[in-house]
Amino acid sequence: MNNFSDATSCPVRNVLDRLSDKWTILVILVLGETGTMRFNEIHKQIGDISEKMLTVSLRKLEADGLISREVYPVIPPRVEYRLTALGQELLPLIDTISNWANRHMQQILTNRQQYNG
Amino acid sequence: MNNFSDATSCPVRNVLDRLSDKWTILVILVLGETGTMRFNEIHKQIGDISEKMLTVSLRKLEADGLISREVYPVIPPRVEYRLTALGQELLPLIDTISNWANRHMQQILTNRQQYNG
DNA sequence: CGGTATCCTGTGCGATACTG
DNA sequence: CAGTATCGCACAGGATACCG
Repeated sequence: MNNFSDATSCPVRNVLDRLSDKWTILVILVLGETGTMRFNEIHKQIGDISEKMLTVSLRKLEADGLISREVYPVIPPRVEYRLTALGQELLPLIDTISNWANRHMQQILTNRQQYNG
Repeated sequence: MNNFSDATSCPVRNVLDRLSDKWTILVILVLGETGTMRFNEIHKQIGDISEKMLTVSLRKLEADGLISREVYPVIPPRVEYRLTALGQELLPLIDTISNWANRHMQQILTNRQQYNG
């Protein structure tokens, strides 16, 4: 039996708190699909994320060791992001949830509408 | 290849937007571990969630059809929550992420510390 | 190209009080 | 017991401008 009540020591909460924002999981999915990507590729792929939030998301993922960030000292600058081994390990789990979402969205939307009248 | 760029039509975003708040996934996990639970049981199990946010989270999960809410017309009131079939189907996926979190938290915390100096 | 720096706003969330 | 109602605020996140 788990104990979720202490936010700082509970692993699940420690990790989920980090994944539970508007963009992080999406960034992992995109990087997982395409492999190595540059900043603006990710940006285009997600579409409505602001540059600021993409930067913030990437930096947090880098800090946690889920993605790597390689800077090529050329002009114009070239920066490549990719999943690390740790990130690769997380990817299939997120992918599974993504598939579940695809399978059940219609049902969930119907439920939601009915509930809200 | 997925297209994540339209928030309203993309299944992944539709579903993830709903799961990506501070408490929802935790509520699913707790209900998954213990089965049928009353309001205050969930509240105690999570500890630092406010009654307001627990109510909000439960209502959203109910709206999406992931949990059911059964009210017994007795005094004092008795309300039981449990995962629906749809919720049960999502549970193992979240469980897997929870396990991943348990396995890798220490590494992630170390990464984070090193990154932030 | 790949970002910062600033400013600003909506809202997620907590705290507290009250209720059938 | 299982909630609502209300208030207030920190902060996530958007918009815009600027930069090496």
